[in-house]
Amino acid sequence: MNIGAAAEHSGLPAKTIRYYEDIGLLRASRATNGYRDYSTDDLHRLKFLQRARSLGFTVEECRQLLSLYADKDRDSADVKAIASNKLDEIDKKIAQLQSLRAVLSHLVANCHGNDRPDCPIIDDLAGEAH
Amino acid sequence: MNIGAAAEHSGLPAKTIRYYEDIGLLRASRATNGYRDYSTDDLHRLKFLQRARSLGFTVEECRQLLSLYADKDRDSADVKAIASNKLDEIDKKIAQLQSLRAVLSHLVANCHGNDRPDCPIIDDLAGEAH
DNA sequence: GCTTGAACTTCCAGTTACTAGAACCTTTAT
DNA sequence: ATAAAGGTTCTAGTAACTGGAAGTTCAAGC
Repeated sequence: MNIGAAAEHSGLPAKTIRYYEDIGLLRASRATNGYRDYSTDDLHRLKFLQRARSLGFTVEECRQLLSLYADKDRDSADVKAIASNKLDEIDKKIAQLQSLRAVLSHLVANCHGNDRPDCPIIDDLAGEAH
Repeated sequence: MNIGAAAEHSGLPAKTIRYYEDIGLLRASRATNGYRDYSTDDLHRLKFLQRARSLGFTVEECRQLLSLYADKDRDSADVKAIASNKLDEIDKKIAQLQSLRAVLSHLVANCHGNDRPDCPIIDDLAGEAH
């Protein structure tokens, strides 16, 4: 299967698939014409990558997950550790964004948003506490 | 004032200040020895940048905000527009992360995390719906 | 006056995960 | 035969820094 079809089936752009090959995430065999040729197993790996990435795992984490995926004797604890870590990171990120949101929404709510120059948002950025 | 002191007062690393100069966010005058020399106004701008960045504004947004900061005849509506936009982005990001979090925490909760190989996290990534 | 170390200078490379585009080759359809 | 579609490689650009190298300049101590 050519890269275009593999892209379609996996939901990853062809460019991205080539990139993943570049960084050694997976290698496809080549047909006689030099085109990449994807097997059913390759397709599974591509879909696996697509799902893992969309869940927020980094490419390096995907590399680990792929190798755990390939290892039929893995400990589920190893997988869980990676996922739990990611969960913690997501929680931290959410908390951070929520605190940003609170500050920013307070500022926005207090700005008249008219054609006059006085603006509590600018004042706050300038360090002029009200 | 030298860049080291400016860094200390603004809370921005010296490297970052030089970078901001590189991309034209602000320019400092030079002393006779070639060292950058920061005025009180420069310091205000640096602190302004530090606050705006920590609120999640991109460098390009900071550029706009800085120019509105400098413009005493600005319309507060222009500032509010940028901030409201950012608020929307933050909201979208939070929603996205929360939905990720839901999926991931479900997977983590269902994985035994022991020394056995069966793992619902891997199964899900592999597309094997339970 | 000399030396040492900190702080300054510039410039280049690396980070993350792609994405755009150029130049070229192969396949498929008309 | 030719044109469009899809494949190939390679380079460079994105965001916002950060690290490090190689080379001044300054301040302090002897």
